[in-house]
Amino acid sequence: MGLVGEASKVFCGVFKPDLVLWNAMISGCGYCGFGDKGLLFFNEMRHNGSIKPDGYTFVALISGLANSSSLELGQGIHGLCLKSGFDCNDHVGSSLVSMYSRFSYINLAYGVFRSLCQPDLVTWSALITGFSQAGEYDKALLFYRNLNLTGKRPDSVLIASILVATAQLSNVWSGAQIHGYIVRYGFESHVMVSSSLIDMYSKCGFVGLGLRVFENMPNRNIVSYNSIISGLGLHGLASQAFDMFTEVLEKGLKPDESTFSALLCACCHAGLIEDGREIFRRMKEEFWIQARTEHYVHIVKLLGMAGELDEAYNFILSLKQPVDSGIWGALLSCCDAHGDSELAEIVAQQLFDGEPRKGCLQSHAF
DNA sequence: TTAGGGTTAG
Repeated sequence: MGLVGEASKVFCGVFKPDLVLWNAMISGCGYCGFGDKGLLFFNEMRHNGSIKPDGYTFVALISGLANSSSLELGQGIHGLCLKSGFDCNDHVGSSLVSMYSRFSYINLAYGVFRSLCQPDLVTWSALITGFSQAGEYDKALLFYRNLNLTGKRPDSVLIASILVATAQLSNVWSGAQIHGYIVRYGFESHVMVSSSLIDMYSKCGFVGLGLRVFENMPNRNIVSYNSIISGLGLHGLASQAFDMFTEVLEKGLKPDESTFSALLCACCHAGLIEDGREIFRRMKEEFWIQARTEHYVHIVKLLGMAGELDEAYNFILSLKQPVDSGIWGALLSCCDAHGDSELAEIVAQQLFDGEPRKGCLQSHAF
């Protein structure tokens, strides 16, 4: 239930916790996003007595490591797995594959994968998703085909994940083949699968097909709505995107950060400055959602692309927080588009004062 | 009684 503080109070009241209790505690920490706390419990367990960690313990530790953890820490835990002989365990293996993927060390992930005698569907998924997250979409598709050759049947989690790769490649041919598989094996009723399918069709330029998938869904959640709103917006169909937003509210669903990102993006593509301002205001005041970098980027682009460069500049200066370089980058693109080299110089200076994002400046001509 | 992979935000 996310009450890790309460859980640890109960745990600390137990006289001699057994291995299962230690594992439950460590896993609970990771589940709630406190992987570092889990590590403290793990160290306590090792120094406290005679209890030895097992596969559950390592899975809990590894899956609890956040993106922000260091690779060295992950490798240290991997080393302990090897020493304890749990590296061949399927669950431990797939969490290691996934961990290295999250750190963007896909070669290390592949190394672990190859060391396993009989990788199961989940381990294959971890690897395929890893390639996709590393931007190696072709490899993700290649390994997806290899998996199919082994006779294993992709499940809903893997399908949702592989559709991301086909979407990024704009490979509607593969996407449609996977759609066929979805229909044959009855995965259409899975919200996650259909939401991913909508996104794939939209990103491949077929928002009409995405809409058809959306309309045929028996159940929809906020992610499904976000997918279709974003797809409509990308194709310049802002008014339909806003109609969908109305439907979200009528259905009693709770819009989230992504919903507003998608709506703001729709405004950008359609050049709707006033609607953009209004939805940005409602996001904060009516729905109590704090604006994030991507929201600011959209507002800056909205103003900037309409030629309101000074207003966009003042908008950024008015932010009462450290400004992400992506926001300055957005304004820089707009300066480029409007040939305002004077403001571009000032913006570039601001970028250098902060930490310019890698590759951000190379794409702009002064 | 404790475990692994996951969809939307261009």
